[in-house]
Amino acid sequence: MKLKRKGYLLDVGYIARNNKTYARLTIRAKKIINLYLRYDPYFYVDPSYDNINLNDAINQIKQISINHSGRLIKPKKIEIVEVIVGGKNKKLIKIYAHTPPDVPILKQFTHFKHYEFAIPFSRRVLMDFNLIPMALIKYVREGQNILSIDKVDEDNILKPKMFSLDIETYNKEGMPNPDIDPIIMVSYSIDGKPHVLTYKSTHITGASVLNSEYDILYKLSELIQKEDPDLIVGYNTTNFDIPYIADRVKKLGITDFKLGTTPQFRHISKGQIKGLKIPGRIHIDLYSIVRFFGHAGIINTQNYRLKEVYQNITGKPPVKVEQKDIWEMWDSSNPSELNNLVKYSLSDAKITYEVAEYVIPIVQELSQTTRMLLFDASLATAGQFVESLLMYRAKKHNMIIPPRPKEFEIQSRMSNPIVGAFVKLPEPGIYENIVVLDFRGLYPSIITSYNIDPYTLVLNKNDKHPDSKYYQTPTDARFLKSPKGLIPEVLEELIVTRSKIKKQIKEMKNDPRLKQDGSKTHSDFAERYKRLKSRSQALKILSNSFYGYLVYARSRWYCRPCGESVTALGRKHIKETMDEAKKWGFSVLYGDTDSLFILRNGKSKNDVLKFLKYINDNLPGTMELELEDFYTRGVFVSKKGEGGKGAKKKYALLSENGNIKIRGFELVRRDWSLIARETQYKVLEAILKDGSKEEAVSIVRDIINKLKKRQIPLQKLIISTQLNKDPDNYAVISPELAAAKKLESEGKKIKKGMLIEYIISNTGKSISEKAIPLEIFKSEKHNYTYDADYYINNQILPSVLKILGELGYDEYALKEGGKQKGLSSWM
DNA sequence: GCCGTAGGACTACCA
DNA sequence: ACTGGTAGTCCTACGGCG
Repeated sequence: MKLKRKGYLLDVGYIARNNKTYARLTIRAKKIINLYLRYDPYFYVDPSYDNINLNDAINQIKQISINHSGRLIKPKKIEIVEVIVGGKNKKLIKIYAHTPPDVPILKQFTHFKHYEFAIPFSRRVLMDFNLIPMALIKYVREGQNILSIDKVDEDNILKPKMFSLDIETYNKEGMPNPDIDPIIMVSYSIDGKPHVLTYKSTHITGASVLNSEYDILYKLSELIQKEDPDLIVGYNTTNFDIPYIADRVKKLGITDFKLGTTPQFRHISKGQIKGLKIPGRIHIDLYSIVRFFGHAGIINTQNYRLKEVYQNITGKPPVKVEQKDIWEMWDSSNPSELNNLVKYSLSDAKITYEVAEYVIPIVQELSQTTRMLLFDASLATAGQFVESLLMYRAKKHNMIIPPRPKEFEIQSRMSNPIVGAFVKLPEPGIYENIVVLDFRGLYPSIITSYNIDPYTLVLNKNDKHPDSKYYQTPTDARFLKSPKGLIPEVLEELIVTRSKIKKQIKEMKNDPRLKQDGSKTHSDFAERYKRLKSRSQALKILSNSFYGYLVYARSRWYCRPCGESVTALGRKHIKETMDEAKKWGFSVLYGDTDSLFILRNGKSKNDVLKFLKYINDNLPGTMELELEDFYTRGVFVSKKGEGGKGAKKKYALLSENGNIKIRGFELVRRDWSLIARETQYKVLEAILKDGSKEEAVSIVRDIINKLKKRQIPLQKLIISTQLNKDPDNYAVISPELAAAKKLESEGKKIKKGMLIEYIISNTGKSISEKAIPLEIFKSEKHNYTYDADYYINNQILPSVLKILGELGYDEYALKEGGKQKGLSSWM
């Protein structure tokens, strides 16, 4: 009996039965169901690589029969296929296996050049059936759960139902320990409204009061099964909430507890990145995504705590709840304390949900464009996204996917880095009427405009192509103008799609339907707008990752001459533009990679626009120089030592609309204390906005005095630094490491990637000795005081001295209130 | 052994 | 576990001194 059905694709896996392989598609229909599809895994060999005749090779392969723990492993099917290998048409042998684990075994026994022997199963199935994660699939059912695919509707994408989850535990000391510390609250949200399950009486809206920890966990399992969400999301749920819940469930002997469709879950480890897979649903730990977004420049926070991230994304400060220790609030006889804790827990669930609402659509777009399962996408790196996209597009072109490099190859690539971008040395000083111009998407536009690709690269120096057929780069590499390479083709598509989307966003931006809510049509409109925004961000992440992928040592499409050409062309274009700006009568102040800062020198804004047009008329392909902004004033400082040479990558600008743009200064670095960063900001602001040197100086003097009088709150003295290695792997003991070790001796676990917060105290000789973790510093057991001299001499002064130095002040003048000397006459 | 400093280790930034 | 270019802090080894 044949039945036509449909559902959204959530997950892909496989089962092998009777020596046959079935792809398992987990699908969201009314319920979440598993369906099975016949599929034979395969790989390729190229006998011609070793000058072996195809038929001889086939005869050899046919003989293969390996006894592997009692089972005979043989090729299932052998065929000759015509494919493109390294840009050239070739005949290869395609070898099908009975089950996925047979592939590496068969590979081991075929002594030819191998291809595509280590492509993850789910990726392979997605590519071969042209499936799109979360898209609607129409399928035909042919008997018991076996199907064939009828159609994939790429415009019909599931808006997944999310269940956000967060727990609070009761622990008086150190980290929560599931052996002894109970879960006292479970908070969650399904539609943005937060709820909490607990077992102490409270009347706060959204709280359900049950009898025990057992009951709240039981209720949680029940709720999830009743609500049947597609996604379970949380913040750091992989490492904390879910394993903790599992431990408590076991301890309390709750039977039938499940978050997914079965009680088990699996820890996944992809190199550094760890994930947790809940069968039947998609578990997404927002923390991994947020870390990735931080790296990709989508969000910018001082740390990756949930509340900080929430504020950065939404612009809203999280609800302030008085924060005592959780156990204290729980134990308190004052009911308002417990209510505070409930509010805190509710707020966490709400915040988590909102972060998910922002973050998940972007990951969904990344997942769809790169044909990677949503769960995999939530744990992927930039390199994996680009790789997955290229693999899928290569397949579409009948190209063989290049293999991953071997370890020795990776090492050799890494030990041989390429020359990067050009950064102009600025002359320190305070300037007025600055214009910033930059190349829009410089590297992506170079790749597409010069058709840079491993297989358009002309390897043979004596190649007889006439000059007009290729682009010559400053590194003496040549790239064919046609045909278009895979990388430029895919990249250009991303760029073109994104610019169309940006246009639509612009048109929709001021539409009144975005402001009004309520009616269905309006919310559809808002929904569409939000999706376009997410798509744009996803495409931006992808486009910006292509250059990196070309020169990434583990890349399948690694191409050193390509990478070298991209950066060399970048340097060439920026330098030529700088020279041209000088010819037009502007002075070039600074420039980094793709930007140039010029001084108007009395010329009009219109002159700048004319210059811009002239440059753009002479740029190749899709390259484009853009006006970033006009600035009224800007500060460049000298770098430490080296006789007053300008510091690169450090500047502060005031735009004509009053916005301050600051790069590189200590105030943008999280490893400086807040007091130093605030002071530096105020000083820059005073100079840029008010042009007031006196104000700037008095700000500094004031802070120095307050530090001496110990009037600065501890919160502003915290220095937070990340440990990027495991504590044992360090060669030198830095203050943050020393602080971390002090934490360790108090029983805390120290792991790579942790952010260590510490205060410089008066106890000890070296700065490392003086570095006391915040937690320990605060505790009443000790009697620590902060080292005012350190904060004055090593935090405040270094951060403001270079700036005030441009006004003629020196250290003595600031500390003792002496007179300034050699005041420059810019005001 | 003490002192001052060059160079290395390290982090976080810019693009 | 996408790249290279850069500033800056703190540590440590080293050389000079005696």
